Amino acid sequence: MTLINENSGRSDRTANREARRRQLIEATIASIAELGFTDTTLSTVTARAEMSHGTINFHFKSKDLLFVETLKYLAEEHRDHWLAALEKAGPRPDKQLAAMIEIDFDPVICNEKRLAVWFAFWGEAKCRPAYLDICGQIDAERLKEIEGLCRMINEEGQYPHVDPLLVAKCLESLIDGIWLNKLCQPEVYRRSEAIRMCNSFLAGWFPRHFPLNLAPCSGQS
Amino acid sequence: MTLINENSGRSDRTANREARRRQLIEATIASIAELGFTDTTLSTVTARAEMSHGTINFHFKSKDLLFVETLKYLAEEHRDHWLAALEKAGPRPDKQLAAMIEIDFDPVICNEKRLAVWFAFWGEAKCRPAYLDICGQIDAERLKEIEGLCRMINEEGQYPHVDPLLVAKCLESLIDGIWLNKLCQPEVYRRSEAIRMCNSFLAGWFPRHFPLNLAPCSGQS
Amino acid sequence: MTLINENSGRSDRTANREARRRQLIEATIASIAELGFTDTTLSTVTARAEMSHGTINFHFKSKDLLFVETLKYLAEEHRDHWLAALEKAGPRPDKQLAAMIEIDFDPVICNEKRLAVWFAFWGEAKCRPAYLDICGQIDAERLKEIEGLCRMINEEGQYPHVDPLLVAKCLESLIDGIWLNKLCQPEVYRRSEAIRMCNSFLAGWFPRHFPLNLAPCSGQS
Amino acid sequence: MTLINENSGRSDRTANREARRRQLIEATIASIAELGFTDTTLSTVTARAEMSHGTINFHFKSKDLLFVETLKYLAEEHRDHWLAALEKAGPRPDKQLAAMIEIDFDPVICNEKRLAVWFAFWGEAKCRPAYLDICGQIDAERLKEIEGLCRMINEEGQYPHVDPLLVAKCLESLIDGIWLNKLCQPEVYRRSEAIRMCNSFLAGWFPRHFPLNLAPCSGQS
DNA sequence: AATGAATGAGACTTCATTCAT
DNA sequence: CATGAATGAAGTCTCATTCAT
Repeated sequence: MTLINENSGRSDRTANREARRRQLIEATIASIAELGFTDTTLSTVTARAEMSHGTINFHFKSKDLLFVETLKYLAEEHRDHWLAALEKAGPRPDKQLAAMIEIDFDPVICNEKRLAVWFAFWGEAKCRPAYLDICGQIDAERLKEIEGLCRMINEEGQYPHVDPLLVAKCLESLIDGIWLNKLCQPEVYRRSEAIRMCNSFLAGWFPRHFPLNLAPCSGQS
Repeated sequence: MTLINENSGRSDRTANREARRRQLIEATIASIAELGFTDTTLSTVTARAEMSHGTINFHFKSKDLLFVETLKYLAEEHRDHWLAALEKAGPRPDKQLAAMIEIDFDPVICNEKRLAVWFAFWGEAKCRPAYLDICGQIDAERLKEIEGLCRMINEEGQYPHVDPLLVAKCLESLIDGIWLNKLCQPEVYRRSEAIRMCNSFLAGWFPRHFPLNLAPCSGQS
Repeated sequence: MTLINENSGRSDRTANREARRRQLIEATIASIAELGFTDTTLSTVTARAEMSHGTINFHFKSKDLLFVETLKYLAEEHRDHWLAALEKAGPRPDKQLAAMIEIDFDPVICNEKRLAVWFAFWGEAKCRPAYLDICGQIDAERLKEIEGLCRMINEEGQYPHVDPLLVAKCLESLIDGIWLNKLCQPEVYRRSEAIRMCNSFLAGWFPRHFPLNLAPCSGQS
Repeated sequence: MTLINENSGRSDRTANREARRRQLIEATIASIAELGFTDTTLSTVTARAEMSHGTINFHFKSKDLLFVETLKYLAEEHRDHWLAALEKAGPRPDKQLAAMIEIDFDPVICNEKRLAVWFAFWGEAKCRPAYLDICGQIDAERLKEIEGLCRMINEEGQYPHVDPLLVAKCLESLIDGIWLNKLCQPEVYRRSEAIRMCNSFLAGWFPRHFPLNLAPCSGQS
């Protein structure tokens, strides 16, 4: 499981340490996805990581900190992906926006496991300032990015009456809402359908950049 | 301790019993909103209901059932409100749709307490079939209603290229997403702003029924 | 075990509650005496009280509080006894002082179990302000009482060069020291020997009130 | 990390080893004094010794043995000091006795740290035969020495009715008791006061060798 | 119907000890 | 010799549930 550089001295241990932490975080995600926040205990986590009981308190100071680190891990994972997607999308803002949307429904980010865990954290966020902070930061950064893209598309297309910030907020909310519905009914809100929803929404604002897909719904999965 | 009308008949008792249950459910909502799902115990509930420790297992068979009943209570409360709003809105479908949106951001339904509890339940829903069922039923009913309204508006306005089901799903998702953002940043996603977001979204599809609000943002809070 | 007034309503429960607390405190004393502070756990206590595991956290909020209550119990027990002894000793100060000394080596107060527990607490006192407070209060009260008695004896006997406070401090220290030696070598520092030590000490200061016991040591146990 | 003289022979290693043990023992004393027996862990010890976690099980076979060695260290330290004091005091028994008392309140032996640790051990002694043994041996040796001195003083002064063993036991107990009171109220039982207490006690038995100090208490701290 | 004492399973955490490096 | 990651037993405490009153 753990890939350790065999011929290294000190970095060996450090690498091992990081690997352990990752292992535990992934096990935490698996446990929350499977059992929910309430029924996730240190035992359910260590069992999935195939590690001993006390290890968690060794690598993370407490259960709370493990959860905070897990949320950070999720948030960074998401951020890394959309930053990479932006870079890969080329210079045009509409392509970049489309890329961000695609990433948000990419199975790497938006699978049943990840969704369950995201909502588990949101469900606890209201009374956990630490969670709220992490979510707030990541959200603000993303919103700013989307708003910037909308502004550029708007200027390019000379669309009248468009408030880029409003569009950005709507788009983010729409995506979040689709995530929620996908959480509860994954077979209805599939990837292609979700992307079609976002595109048809953008078509209302930026019709020349995001033309309506008139094709029938078949083959949308 | 409890003052009960001694010469009461059976209906009184039943009424009393119902009142107790409501009291406990409201206390559950208060506790979840304040402490989150994880830290809500039967004690935090009974303390808020100003009742004794053991009472809860008398009125509800178990903690799990109390939670299920609480979710049902929330769901019915929501349903009752939008049904009433529909009735009050008169016959025109666009007015009815607007009324449903308004209700979704009405402080009675969409306040910090309620939101926190809704997301707490959603956070646990993935691994609790009972929760998923309740949410699924209510969602389906609502989606069908909205889809019907969209269909009528669509026919009335003879809008081309509009898929009523798609619009309905987008609208629901948008509302859910705004709820989530409101949960985390209540001061940014205020009532008027939320409604403006929904209206500007509908304006993209049904421009003659939902004209764009071009007024500046002042006084929208 | 528990004596409950059968024909009482509320006082029944209260009495029961108090009885349980006492039971647990006595079990704590027994456990500390037998196993020491370090090896006394909530389990060793509840086992001796023949009660269930969680009871302690019900009657006492925590292990720390149980220990504090135990120390208070010991301190009050001691205080009650010497107060009673004073009353019983009559009006003469020398008789009262003798009575206090006797009580300090009475098997009810000064048995192997009690001694072990007293020193267990003293051993932890330095870094537990709560323990230090309790010990400090009880000590101050006792020292004041002894000093008063010494002062009266001194005036009565017109002894020259006697500082009542110094004598009181010496006497208390002597008693404490005998306790410590009795802890480690109970068969050497028996009751009669301990009292003889105190008396011979007082004989140095108040020879006419406390005449030297010239009898041989035989039969001192 | 540790700078060791590379080209050292065997004796150096042994010395180093001994130094490590001492370091750990002193750290143990520091930890017990600061945190008490209960809260002293191998980690609190190694932290104070600025050594790594696992080292302790290398130099001492177990935690229990570390504690035993610590107690031995304390006991030998005490013994070494009073033996040295005796030698330094010259031939006269009263001077020797006075020297032993002085040493018992010398800051090297009788400081807050040492006292706390002594009583921590006594607090556990009752149920640790190993502790009891060590204390017993050292006490017996000391008591015999003091008894011998008292006997000599007695013969020298031709005091009537004095039982040297009784006086020795009283003196030891008095000193122990003052230690206990000093532990709890160090500012009240200062060095000079403690010595005055012992002297005034001896004055009752050996008035010509230990004349009463009639000077006022000022400047005694 | 209501109370609250009691239970005991199980959660989190600590920590002495082991052992590969 | 020394390090520190890993283990797992055991400790404290919480809490849903039961039940006598």
